[in-house]
Formats: sequence, C-alpha cells, structure tokens
Amino acid sequence: MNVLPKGVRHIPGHLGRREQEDLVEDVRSVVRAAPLFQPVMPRSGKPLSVKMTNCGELGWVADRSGYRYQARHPDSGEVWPPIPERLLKLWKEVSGHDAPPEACLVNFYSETAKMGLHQDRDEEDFTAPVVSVSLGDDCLFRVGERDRDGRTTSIKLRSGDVVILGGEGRLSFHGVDRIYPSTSTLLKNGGRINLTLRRVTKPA
DNA sequence: AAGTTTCG
DNA sequence: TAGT
Repeated sequence: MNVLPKGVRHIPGHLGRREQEDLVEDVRSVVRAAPLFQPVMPRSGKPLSVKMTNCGELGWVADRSGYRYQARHPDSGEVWPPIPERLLKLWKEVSGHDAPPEACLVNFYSETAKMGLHQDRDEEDFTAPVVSVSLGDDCLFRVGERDRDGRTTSIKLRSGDVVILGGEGRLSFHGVDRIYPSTSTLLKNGGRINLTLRRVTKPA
C-alpha cells in the first residue's frame, strides 16, 4: 500500500470541468501578456523540455545565470500579469495560509516533456505551502521526501487535480515522469498545463 | 541547479 | 503562443 509522503496532499477532481475551462481562459490571457519562454539549465544552457511563463508579483526563471525569482519577463522585460482571481480563491480554499501567493509558475508540457526530480527551494519562505493545479492530459507524477535518496511514490495526476506540498512535505522532491497523450479534451492541442502557486518572500 | 539516463 |  503506497501512501504519499507526509505533508503531500493530493485532491483528485478538486476542480470541475467548468472551472478547468475558466482557468484555461485565464492561462490564455496570461500567455498573451507574458509569452511562453524556454527555460535553460544554469551554466550548461541545456534547455528544459517544458515551456513556461508566470503571473504574479514575482516569476520563477531559469537561465545560464541560475534559478531565481524576478519581477519581469526575461524576454520582454515587462512585469508579469496579475494572478487570476480564481487562483487566489483556490489558494484561500486549500493552502491554509493567510498571505496570498506572490508567484504563479505556468508550465506547459508537450506530449514528450518531462520534469526531473527536484525541490522547490528558490523561495525564501518555506512556511507557506506550494499549491499546484493540473490541467489537460494526465501525467505520471513522482514524489519523494526531503532527501533525494528517500523513497518515492508515483501517482497519476488528472485534469482538475490539486496537489499541495506543505509542512513536512514542502521540500519534497518531485517531478513528472511522463505525459499520457490524448487523455483529456480540455486543451485543443493536447499537452498539460501545470500551475504552481507559491509564496516567495519571508514573512513580515 | 528543475537536464538525461536509469531505477523504483 | 495551450481553440478558430
């Protein structure tokens, strides 16, 4: 019986179809304002397979210089568009955290995209959880513990699912091993969108 | 360093 | 630029 690591919560089907469609509209408008860019590995410049953008006061970027949060789009130099209301509402529903999210990373996975096992650790504040929303095709999500060599568990994430990494689970290693093409009709061109809401700065 | 590969 |  494979249980999720402590502090990792999976809420299958948290969002209904209509809410998912509304969120896709929100994402479309974010992408219009802040076009997807191709993140690359620090130093090597090797591209990640996902495309990404952000909304919120801060956005996560990856380039040859490193990983960091910044207030502006790396290509356009524009500030990121605001986090859509319905994501702020979702955060209030599930995060158990008073302060609103400062960053929402938008990752787009093509049929072949993956994300290696990693920690979300570029934030200054680990007291707030990470809240993530899946839209579109199913994926195989793998989650472990705070140490890279800890036990890992794989679960299938479907469109409308929410995953929360909080408390002991805040620094859990996690990644996406594969996308299951054509498993959702939410996105016309297929693929998967992941939205990740985070606090970045230290609490006052 | 959030890659890839391999493994679990 | 994750519908035309």
